[in-house]
Amino acid sequence: MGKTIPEQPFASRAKDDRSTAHNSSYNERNDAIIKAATMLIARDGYEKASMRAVAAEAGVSPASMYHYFDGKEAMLFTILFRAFSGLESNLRMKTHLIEDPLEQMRIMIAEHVMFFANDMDGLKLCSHELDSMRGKAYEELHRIRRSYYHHTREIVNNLVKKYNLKVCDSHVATMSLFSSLNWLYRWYDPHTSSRSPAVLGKLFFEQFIGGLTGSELLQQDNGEET
Amino acid sequence: MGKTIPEQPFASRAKDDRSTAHNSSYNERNDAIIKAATMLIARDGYEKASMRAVAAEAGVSPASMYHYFDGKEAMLFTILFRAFSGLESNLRMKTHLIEDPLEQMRIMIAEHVMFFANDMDGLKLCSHELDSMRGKAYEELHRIRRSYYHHTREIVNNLVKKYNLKVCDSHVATMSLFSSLNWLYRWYDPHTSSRSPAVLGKLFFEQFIGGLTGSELLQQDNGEET
DNA sequence: ATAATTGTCGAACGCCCGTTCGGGTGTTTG
DNA sequence: CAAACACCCGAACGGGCGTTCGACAATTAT
Repeated sequence: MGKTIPEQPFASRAKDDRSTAHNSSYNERNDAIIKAATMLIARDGYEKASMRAVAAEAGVSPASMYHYFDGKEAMLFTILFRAFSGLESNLRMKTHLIEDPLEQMRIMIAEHVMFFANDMDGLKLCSHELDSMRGKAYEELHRIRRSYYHHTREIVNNLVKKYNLKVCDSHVATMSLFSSLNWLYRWYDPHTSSRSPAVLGKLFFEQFIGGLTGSELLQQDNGEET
Repeated sequence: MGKTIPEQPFASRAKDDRSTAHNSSYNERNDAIIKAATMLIARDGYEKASMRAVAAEAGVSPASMYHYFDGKEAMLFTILFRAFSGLESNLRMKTHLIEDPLEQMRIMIAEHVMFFANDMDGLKLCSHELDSMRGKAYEELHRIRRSYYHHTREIVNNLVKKYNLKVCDSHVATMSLFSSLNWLYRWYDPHTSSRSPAVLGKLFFEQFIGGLTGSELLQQDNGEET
């Protein structure tokens, strides 16, 4: 009993960590289930996407699903964990050796957009279905998410410091940036749009930096209103 | 048969338009249901929020719900219709007599944030649950949403024209603005935050205008990269 | 007073859900 | 060769869902 929440430090594994075994058929099926679940949950939402539908899409029986995952929630956890930690570790890796915060910022935005373009459904779930998780699983995902936020926020702070920007509220600025990135799944499809992910990242970067540095259009009567 | 989708021009009414009648108890119950449904769907999501739970929250029996709404989807439609059309008509009203697009933009952002602060759950549903609608109901809501977008986009275009901004992509700029506004429900609570809606609107406005006009930080080597 | 309409609800219907059970296959291990 | 194990699934369980039905009160119209 108590199968739904694994015991100790929580990780991205499925039911057991068979990733070291030389059994390839297991991992193939596992990935097929993850892929089917990601697509269907992105399309229909977590509650509406049924285990039966995921099983049919993945080509297995509903009962076999429980060979690979403890349950529906554990399945969603695996999807979100992979996406969130991939995003976070990629950011850490790509900005590690860069010193200029402006360049770090450019990389962060470009990498996030690229990451989205490569896994639209996965990142949609990160934005849309995180609240479907409860308890320790939610906390673990939220921890990674917060780490990603802190990393970005630190870049913003260094940016403000280095270039002496008179930014009023770096929290709001950072949240606005995340808004643009997380809202992508609502309107942007790299396979359809005329804008490439690289171009879009550049636009976001310029907008964000412009938003941080302010505009001369607003210099006229700053300070009061009737 | 065919009760779920009303026949002709679709409107924000419940089952019948009893708003002209002098029966106050009917409208009170109706509003109580809408209020309960908005809260519960915002908290649990459309699929997870059950008619039984909404009925209990509103203080009626599950069966009585169907005196006021044709079904669950019609109930959500009413909520979304009120929020969307309120947002849209308010924008039209407030910018109608203003000529300067800069001032129009300031008003649009400030009004949207105010609107959110006054109906957080409603606007959360607009962002989160629109996809739960199907068919004609979805199309009607989408039409209002698009009208709101077009109105805003027009302001942006006039802004660019009047002040000779060299903005690269006004669609991306407008979507970024909507991102910031629609993402509010994820992190901002006017009752808890130290920032008032007015302050937040001002910050958004400044960021957006700064993002449109660009930054001198980026002037160095624009045009190529290795 | 009587008929018609409106509002209310307990009970139930039929459906789909996540999940489990028990028993099948193969395949590896001693 | 037999035991152990990984894998797979048809069938079922218990429960919650949206919705409907039919009867009963309350109000309004005639």
